Amino acid sequence: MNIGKVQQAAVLLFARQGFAATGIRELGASAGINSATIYHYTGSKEELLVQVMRTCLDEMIASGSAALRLSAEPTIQLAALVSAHVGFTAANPLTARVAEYEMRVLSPLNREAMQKLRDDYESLFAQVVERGIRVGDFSTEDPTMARLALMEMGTGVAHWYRPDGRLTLSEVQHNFVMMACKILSADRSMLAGINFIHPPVQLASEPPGVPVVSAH
Amino acid sequence: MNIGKVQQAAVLLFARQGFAATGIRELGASAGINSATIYHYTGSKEELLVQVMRTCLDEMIASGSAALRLSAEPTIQLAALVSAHVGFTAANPLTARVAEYEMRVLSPLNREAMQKLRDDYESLFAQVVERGIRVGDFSTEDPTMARLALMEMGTGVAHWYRPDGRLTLSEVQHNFVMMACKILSADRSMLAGINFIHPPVQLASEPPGVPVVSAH
Amino acid sequence: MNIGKVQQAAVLLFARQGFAATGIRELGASAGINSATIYHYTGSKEELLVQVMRTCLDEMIASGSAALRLSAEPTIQLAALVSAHVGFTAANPLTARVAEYEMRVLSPLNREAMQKLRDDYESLFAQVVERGIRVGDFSTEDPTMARLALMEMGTGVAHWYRPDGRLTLSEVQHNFVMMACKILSADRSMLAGINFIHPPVQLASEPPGVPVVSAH
Amino acid sequence: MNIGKVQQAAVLLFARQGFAATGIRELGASAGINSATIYHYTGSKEELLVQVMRTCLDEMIASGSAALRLSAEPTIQLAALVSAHVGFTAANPLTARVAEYEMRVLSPLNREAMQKLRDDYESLFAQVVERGIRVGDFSTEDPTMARLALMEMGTGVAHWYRPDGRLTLSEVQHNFVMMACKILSADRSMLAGINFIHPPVQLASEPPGVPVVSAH
DNA sequence: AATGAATGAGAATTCATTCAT
DNA sequence: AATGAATGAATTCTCATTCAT
Repeated sequence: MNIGKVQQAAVLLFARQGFAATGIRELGASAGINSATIYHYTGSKEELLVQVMRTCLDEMIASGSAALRLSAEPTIQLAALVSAHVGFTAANPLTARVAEYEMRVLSPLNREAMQKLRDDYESLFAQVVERGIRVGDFSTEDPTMARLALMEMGTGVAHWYRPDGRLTLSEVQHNFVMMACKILSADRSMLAGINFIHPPVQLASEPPGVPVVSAH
Repeated sequence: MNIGKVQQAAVLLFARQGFAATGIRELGASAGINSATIYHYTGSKEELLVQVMRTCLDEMIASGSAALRLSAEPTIQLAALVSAHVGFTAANPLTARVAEYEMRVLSPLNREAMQKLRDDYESLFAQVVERGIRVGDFSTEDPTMARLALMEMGTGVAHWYRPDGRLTLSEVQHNFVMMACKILSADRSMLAGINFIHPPVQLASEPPGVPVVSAH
Repeated sequence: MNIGKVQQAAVLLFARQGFAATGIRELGASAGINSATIYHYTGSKEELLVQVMRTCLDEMIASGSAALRLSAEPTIQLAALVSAHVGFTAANPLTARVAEYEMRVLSPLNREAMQKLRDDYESLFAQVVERGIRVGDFSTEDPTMARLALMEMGTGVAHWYRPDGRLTLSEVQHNFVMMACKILSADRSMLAGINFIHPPVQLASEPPGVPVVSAH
Repeated sequence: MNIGKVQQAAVLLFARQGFAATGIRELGASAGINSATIYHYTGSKEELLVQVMRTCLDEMIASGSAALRLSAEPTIQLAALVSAHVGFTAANPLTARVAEYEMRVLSPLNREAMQKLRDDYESLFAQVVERGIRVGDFSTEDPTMARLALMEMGTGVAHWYRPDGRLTLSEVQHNFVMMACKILSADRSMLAGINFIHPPVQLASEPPGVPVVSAH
């Protein structure tokens, strides 16, 4: 028995029903262990959630930062960042959703810490957009809105992407990069020949198999 | 005492903490009445949520359908629909968020009914995108993804729009319409002189004043 | 609207589900009035029960006492008393059952008063049995047990007697008188030509129509 | 901690106040445990009642059936059955009372099942009476009424029998058998030398000590 | 490492009752 | 006379958590 199994069960149920609506007994049952045993792996239900969220956000920041280091060109950075974001979200749809939706149930201290991580992650997008505009590679009526739209759009992938769906992950990533470029009026030809797509990490907390709700 | 007050309290708390994490006592206290009195206005906590969601989705469908009736031109329809979507979301951020997030806590029967309404609403976007592509007004690598991105983007407005913020609602709506056109490579000049922006309805369930979380 | 209707509704529901399991709203609905209106007729749910019980026990004592006054002969007294008991129980099965079963839910003061009435009623049987034995008309191994058996037996009529059943009330009364005589080894020939059967009173609290449970 | 203790507390309180008037907290307090712990032993308040009733009725059927197997003589069967009935009722007055009184609070499914058991038990009496009459050993004006009177009478023992009372259990059983024979005009001499009295089973659910209400 | 038993706190909901209309 | 609105107290049951084994 390892903590990954418990985390997977937790993520599955938290994504499906929400943290508050998921009982610790239900969680144990889903992981195949007694509910009391969960307390050998974690201090409390909230701490279990925090661990999952922290790992998720840490990885998002790491892969996002890595994307930015690929090049100094804003357009290539944008492509790599959007691609990493979409890739991660598609590879870890349930964990990503839980990390987004369940922020609100945390106690103030934990929420503050997690929100800080998310803000750090979002600032990666803000940096790229801002520099791209500054150097004249991007153009938009409102940089803030463009950034928010970009992120929201990519996050939405968690709601519908299926590994066995109509499109491969690479195709999805590619399309999103194209849309991002359109929104920011970036010159897509700059991406020719550049491999900005990197395979996403699969978190230990991400349950295998089909997601929570039916596809669109 | 009227049900609007209860609904506003419910939406505020459901948006802030989630349905499952909100107690009926807390709800009563927030509405200024005894928790037992809530049961004069509604049959159960879930029914209260369903009423709010149904009103919200009904209005979304109504205003979306009205937008489509404004013109036969796909580009104008797109603009009107996106504008209505963003407007409604900005005018009713908490109610809209609750209607989206809390679908999962519903019992099967209610969830089915609410999901049907949401699907109806989403199909409005699908119709416009599909027809715009068919007649050659829009161009995209993947219509489905484009539609999902469009919607997700607009819904995100609920997370950050403030009536007293940097931008007026009209500006926000305008910018989103522009981004939508970019994503679909629609000819924005077709919108010149067309007033596709209509003032959104304010639902009785939408609590007045500032939203749940701090701005980005 | 009169109190009889409320009492009938109360007796019907109390007999069917018990006093504690019957709500005041349910009671109002069954009587066709608002639950608050019940408080125009009675001070509380318990008081409503007490009124019904008191009327019932008063009438039992009255008809039992009248039976004893019919004759000075123990055997005739026994016949009249058993006949009155069975007759009353058959005519008011639900009220009689409520008066018996629901004694325990009363608050101490009311219970004491009602128990006193029931004791008074039971003492009528004790008197007859004791005198019959003293003067040599009755014979039994244990007078107390015989008396208890007599009463219990007759009370059981409430469980199965139906006005439209196989036997007329007179026949039932007659048969019970015969069984009583057998138990006490009384000389049944003494009853020849004596009309010891009197028509029972129908209480206002007794609901019309068929009783609570199906017949045996 | 064992379930017997909980059952005893339940039977005591159910008999004293009724099922509906007994709270789960009160029940826990009476058993010396937290109310939540009760749900370790049983699924619900009703299930607790059902378990008690089923055990009681099963044992009644078992001991009644055993009584009938003692002999082929209707008179001896009657004596054994009445003796078993009275013995069981005297040994388990509270459980027997609860099994009888609280049938009505059960949900339809459970009530049906329990009523079936009671009907099975009552049919034992019907069989004996009917056969006794058919072979000419018994005589009565109405077999059905005689049977009902017999049972009702014996059940009444629960209301007054005390182990430390004026009469031993054997004496009570003997007297009831005599009364039963009188009612059915059975030849009591057939019982001479036959030991039709067997010691009753004491159920785990029967609380020790003095019963609910004061003696007559 | 794992669990069954146990519990105090809290959940949603219903209760009998009051009162202004 | 009758009622809809309102409520404090109580209901059954579930909760996350602890602990001895």
